[in-house]
Order: sequence, then C-alpha cells, then structure tokens
Amino acid sequence: MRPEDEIARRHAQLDKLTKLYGDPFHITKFDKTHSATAVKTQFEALAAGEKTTQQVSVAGRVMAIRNGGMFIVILDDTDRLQIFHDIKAVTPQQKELLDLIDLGDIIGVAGLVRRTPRGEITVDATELKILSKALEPPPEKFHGLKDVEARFRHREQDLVATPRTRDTLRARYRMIAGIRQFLYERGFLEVETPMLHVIAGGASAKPFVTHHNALDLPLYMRIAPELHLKRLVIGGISEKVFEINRNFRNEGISPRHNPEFTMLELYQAYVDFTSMIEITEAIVYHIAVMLHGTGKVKFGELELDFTPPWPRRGMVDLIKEYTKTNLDLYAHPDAEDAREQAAKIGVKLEPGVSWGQVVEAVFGERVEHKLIQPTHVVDLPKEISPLAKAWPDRPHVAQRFETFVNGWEIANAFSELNDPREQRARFMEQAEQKRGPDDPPHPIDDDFIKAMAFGMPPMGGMGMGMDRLAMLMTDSQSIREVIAFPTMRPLDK
RNA sequence: GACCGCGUAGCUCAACGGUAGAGCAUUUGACUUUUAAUCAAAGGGUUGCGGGUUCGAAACCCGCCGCGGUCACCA
Repeated sequence: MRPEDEIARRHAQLDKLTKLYGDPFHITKFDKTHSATAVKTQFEALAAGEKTTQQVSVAGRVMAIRNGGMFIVILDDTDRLQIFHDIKAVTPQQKELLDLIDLGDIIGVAGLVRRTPRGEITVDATELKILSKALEPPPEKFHGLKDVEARFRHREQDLVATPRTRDTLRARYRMIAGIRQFLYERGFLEVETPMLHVIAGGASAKPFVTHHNALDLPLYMRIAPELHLKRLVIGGISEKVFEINRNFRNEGISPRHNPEFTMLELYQAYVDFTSMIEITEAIVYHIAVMLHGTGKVKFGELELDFTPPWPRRGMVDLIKEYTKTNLDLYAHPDAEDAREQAAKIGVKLEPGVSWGQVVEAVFGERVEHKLIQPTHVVDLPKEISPLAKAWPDRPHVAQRFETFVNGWEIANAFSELNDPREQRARFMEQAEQKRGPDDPPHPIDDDFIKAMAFGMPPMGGMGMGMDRLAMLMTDSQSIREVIAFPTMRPLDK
C-alpha cells in the first residue's frame, strides 16, 4: 500500500465512523476518572489473574493493537495502559467499532480493572469511544522517530514516540517552575519587561530587527532584559525582582546556541555579587535535588557535583594555571604589552584591543572549556564588564563572576554599577571598542542612564541561561533537545 | 560563514558500479490472554533536487536543498 493509500484508508475509516457513530470531531469532552498511572497505582495490590468490579474511565492515544483488537495499548500524559476486549464475546457492533480504531487514534474507555495472568494491569472495556481520528500514521512503534531532523520538525510525533523527549522537556519545564517557586519563596517579585526594544542593550550581541508599522519605527528583539529590570528596582517596585523569559540573539546556531533562548535574570538591592554567588549555587543545587534527589548529576561520562559551595577562582590566576606559562596578565596592564604576551602563547588578537579583551580571549581559548565542575570565575576585567562596579582599590577588575560548568558559561553576575557618570563613560568606551567588521557600534541608552541618575540603590544582579542549565540537568548534549521547537530552516513547500 | 559527514518505502534500516530489499506499519487470511503478539500471503520506491561520467549510477563527479558534527561568531 502506498503512503497516500494509507492516508486515504484512514479517511475512509473516518467516513465510516462518522456514518455509524457521528463525527468524532464533534466530540467536545470525555469524562475521564483515572490517568494510566492512577489506575496502576490504585490497583497495584491486585494479584496476577485477579479481577475487580471497579469501574474506571480512561483515555489516551492508541499505541498498539494486538490480537485483532483484543488488546489495545493507550498512552496518556502519565503512562501506557492496556485495554482488553474479549474478542469471542463482543457483539458484531462492538467488533465493527474495534475495526475502526487505527494506531494513533485517541480513544476513551470505560471498564473494569483487573490484572492479567501475565501481570499487566488492564481495563476490561465495557464502553469504547473513538474520540479523535489520526489521519496520518504514527512513527514506527518500536524504534520510534530516530531522525533528528524529523524529531525537531515534528515534536508532537517525537513526544509520542520517544519517552526520553517527554522526560527531557518535562524536566525543563519543571525546572523553570521550580526556580520560580524558589524565588517567590525568597520574596522576589516576578516582573515582565519589553521584548521589543528601541535600543537593544544590556549585552553585546547582534539583535533581530523588526518594524512597527503604525509608529513607522525600527524595533529590536531584546538581547537582554537587564536595563529595564534595573529601572524597575530603581523605581522601587520591589527590592528583589526577577524575570524568566526569552532573549533573542542573531548569532550562529550551535549545539549550545539557539537564536531564542530563555534567561533568568534577577536583581536584589543592597547586596553585592557575593550574594549572587550564594543564590546561584542555591538555585542550581535546589534544582538538582528536585530533579535527581541529589546535588550529583550524571552528564555524559561526567558526574557534576552541584553541592555548594563551588570554588571561586580569579580569571587571571586561572589563565596562569591552565596555560602553564606563568603568564600573569596583571603584570602586563598595558593593552599592547598584554597582547604581545598572549601572542607568545599562541592567542592572536587584532591590534587595538583592550587589556580586558586580551584577558577574556586567552581565558576563552585556554581555560573556559576545561572548567568542568561548577566554578565561579571572579575578578573579570572591568573593560569587558561595562555594567559592573570595579573594585575601588583594583580599578581594572570588576566585582563580577561568571559560573562555568562543563566548559559552558551558565551564569554571569556582578555588583551593579550605579554611578550614572561612570556608566555613561563605560558606554562611550564600549561604543568605541573594537568589534567585528560588520558590527554596528553599541548605541547608548540615555533613558537607562537617566534612570540611574534618578538614584539607583547598590544591588547585585545575576543572569542564568535556562537552556544550558536544562541541558546539564537532563544529560542533553544539544540545546535543541531541551527546546520544544528549536529554530529550523523551513523546507520548501 | 568554512570544513567534514549524512539524506533509500509512512517509520527503523540493508544493498561490490550490474534486476532497489528486510522489519514495523497497511491490506487479506489464520490464530486468539497478548504485551516489539505469532503464522501465511499481498501491495507499497522520482534512492533529497538538478546535471554529468558510464553499456549500466542509490553508489563515482559537479551544483543546489535540508540536517548533524567541528570550527568561526557569540562580553
């Protein structure tokens, strides 16, 4: 049978079903008393072969039909469940209805619970209703959907066919809900800030550009919520705010980058970055325990231990340690000198980069990917931290940390700069800094500086990538596994 | 963006340059307490798309499309 014949056959099945029992797509509800798991849990004590007179009503997708409809396996959002019809006792009408069921259909069943002699909790159907027809066939029942492209393009099929996908995405959403709950309990107010920005600030990344017709105005999808969140704290809406939502960056796609990704950003007045270290550790540890019952999480061949506290290491010190060259970039505060030192160990940089950019580049090339267990990298250069306070006694160094796990940056936090004069100077500096050849200069957000001039309390702020954290928590090697609908290039037609 | 790899039936996968196959699914029949049900049979293909080499291309070459990986990019 050709594939289009299979679809035609299913349409014919639907027509026949409609003629005999009415259009299934007119059905609006089904009175479901038990989930698959609820049935299995409630009747766990039944012995093999034992029957009950307990009536339950269940519903789900048809995953398997065996022995000509004698055994039907359905899947709901909790588990699989077996449905039984005594094929020798069914009426011709019942047999006709059974023959109208195809793999993938949604059915509702009322019946009596028993445990089969082989040990399977089963519902002996007394009533059966086809609640919805699948006009396209499901993926192969045993091997499922393997083709990664098909899995991401048709996530609904992947969810039905691949238990791992259900587990991974559910864990991701539980994780995000868990973080929200954690922050609510600590007095944080969840807020919302604009996705459409006139100036895409708060980070350095290429934004997506869009256009507002009525205002005839170019708008940018936000690359970070940072500046607006600070303005809310400045306004005193709460001394503790957070937002968990999407950022959009018009950069390359990789196993660790999706054009839209979910960030947690939180800000707390009257604390510094060390409090951000504590809350970062607390959040991640809390999630590890919530999902795995322990701070130790398996990731590929690794076991990541999120039990606090995590080591805090200076960025320049780590460079010294990992390059094994005794290169102390603090001893080379001149940018050109530092650049030459970096070149000596094989890190080539364009002339004109700042000292901080040298440190960052060497770190990125020689250290970052080696930080496997959770590590806070502290003492980042001020020059690459335009929104962070520097240490008064160490003007090159920001009161900032980035947390690395498995070589990935998962968090970034600092004591937030609150001097509007300094902030303007930093932005000016940033605007002049050497960037990529095609990159537009950083625009300066005057509204933000004006807000800061209105009086901003000292505060700590932290950002954490939810997608990468979800990857770590679900042993996923690609960011696309933890995003329900990752960005895909469309197929023609 | 560069390089490497992959693309065969609805799904999972085979096929030395020599007639494109199997399992699942589908159809028909048998069986009927199965659980990847089983048994027998049948139908199902623009081998991603377009060109080329060749007596002959799923395979070799070129271009394109899509996906994956690595790198680049990404404070």
